[in-house]
Amino acid sequence: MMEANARGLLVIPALQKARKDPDSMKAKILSAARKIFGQYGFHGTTTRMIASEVGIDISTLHYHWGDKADLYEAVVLDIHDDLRNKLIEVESIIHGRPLAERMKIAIDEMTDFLFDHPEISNLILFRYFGKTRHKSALDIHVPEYVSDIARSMDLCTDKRNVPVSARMKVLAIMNAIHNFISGEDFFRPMLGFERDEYIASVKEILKFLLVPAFVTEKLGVRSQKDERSTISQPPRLR
Amino acid sequence: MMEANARGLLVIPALQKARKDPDSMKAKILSAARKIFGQYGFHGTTTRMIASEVGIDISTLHYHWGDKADLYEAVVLDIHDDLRNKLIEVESIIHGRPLAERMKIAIDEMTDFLFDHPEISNLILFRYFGKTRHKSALDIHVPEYVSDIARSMDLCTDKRNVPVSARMKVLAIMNAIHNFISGEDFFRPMLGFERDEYIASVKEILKFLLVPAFVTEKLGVRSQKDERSTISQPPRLR
DNA sequence: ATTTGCCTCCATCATTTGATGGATTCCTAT
DNA sequence: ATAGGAATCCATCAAATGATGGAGGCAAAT
Repeated sequence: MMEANARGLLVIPALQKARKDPDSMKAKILSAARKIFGQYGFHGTTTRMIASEVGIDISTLHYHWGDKADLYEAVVLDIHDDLRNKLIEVESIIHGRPLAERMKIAIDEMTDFLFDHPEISNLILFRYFGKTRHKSALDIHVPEYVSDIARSMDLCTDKRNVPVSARMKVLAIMNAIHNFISGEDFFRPMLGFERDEYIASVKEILKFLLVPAFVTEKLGVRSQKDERSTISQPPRLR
Repeated sequence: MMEANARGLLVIPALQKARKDPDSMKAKILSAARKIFGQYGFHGTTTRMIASEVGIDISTLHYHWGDKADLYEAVVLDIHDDLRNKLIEVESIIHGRPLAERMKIAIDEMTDFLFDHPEISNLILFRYFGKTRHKSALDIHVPEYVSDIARSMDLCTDKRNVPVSARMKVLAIMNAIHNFISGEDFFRPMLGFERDEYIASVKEILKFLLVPAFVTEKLGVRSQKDERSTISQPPRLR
């Protein structure tokens, strides 16, 4: 069910077809699967839920996507593709601008994008924080695009060797965004916000929280007590 | 299965007993349930997995805790109790100190505590980001202790009326910590860290990221473009 | 020794769930 | 018109899963 293309990236043939024709049954099922898996996670989702969301029989689902785990892997691959494309787009927008501006634009762009596709945040967090009972052959190369972001944020002098501290910073930033997207159903009622107010507040809080750390670091404005602002070199880098 | 005590807090009789005698079968089951539910989530966990972890029959589990959803609610209540107690302890430690110091101590304390009890972070994130297919009568009062933290961090002038922006900041901070705890299995191999190195790095990154925002805000060091550092008043507060 | 109450396990159920075979329908090329 | 293939659904299965009844065991009280 899974192959590797010329660039060594994982490829699922059925996924290619679904992306080529968004009206195809494959694409409809994939879209429904993204939604339901994103809401309930792998074990919380039944193939019947997905089939019923599309309005088809489960056997049709299996016909197009194989078994449940295959479909789930296709979904994960699919959302990572979307995310990677968006990151590339954002990178091209912010390229060359000063750091604070770069961060603010990136936060606005990524927040809007993810609020439009909340299942991306949901599924990524599910993968980070939960275990599944089946072993997945899937190994999305998170480290790689985390390093890419670190480079584009100018967090590292040596472009080929992104320090661990920089990658951790990127993880923290990405997670902070995902949290507010994924947690909307929980946080928004708790805060008494309407949706658009919530989105605006998320952007503001993220900027409030994330920008100062990097900007003051760059300016060297930190207080004397904070001299250890970067982490000592990691024992090994892979 | 659930009652309310004199202070209006939810109470499960069986949970009281389990806490009173940590060697009891009730306590053993609760502990195993925390672990397994924390790893696999509600739907990813089977009662047989928990029973087998304890080394007992599933009927014994049901005898002590009722059905699966009851046990899950007891677990959620239990970890929230632990978390609340720790927060109270931390509050008493940092009381009266300057802001930056308060934050650093709180981050160190909470990080150590949660790395010792990762299922707390796991379960809290599961509740924030995932849906279950059963309706829960459980309504842990997250807003309340979020407001408590905001007060103890001195994020609000009016102690009775914690602004929404302050509560969002607290959410962002708490989530940032939980993320690195829950995501250890995913992030640590990716970064090539040993466990103790990872923990140390998490603390450093959290301080790097979180402290400057609040300290520079307090000092009024922010650049002119950032005058809107607080969010407009919420439409309604509950 | 017997009773009593608590605890545990074995055997068993009913339902849910992932999965498939095979019949049927629909479309297209000939 | 029809042969062939693709797509869909119905019926059904086997395994997993949540749940329970009842027998047995054990310790303390009588």
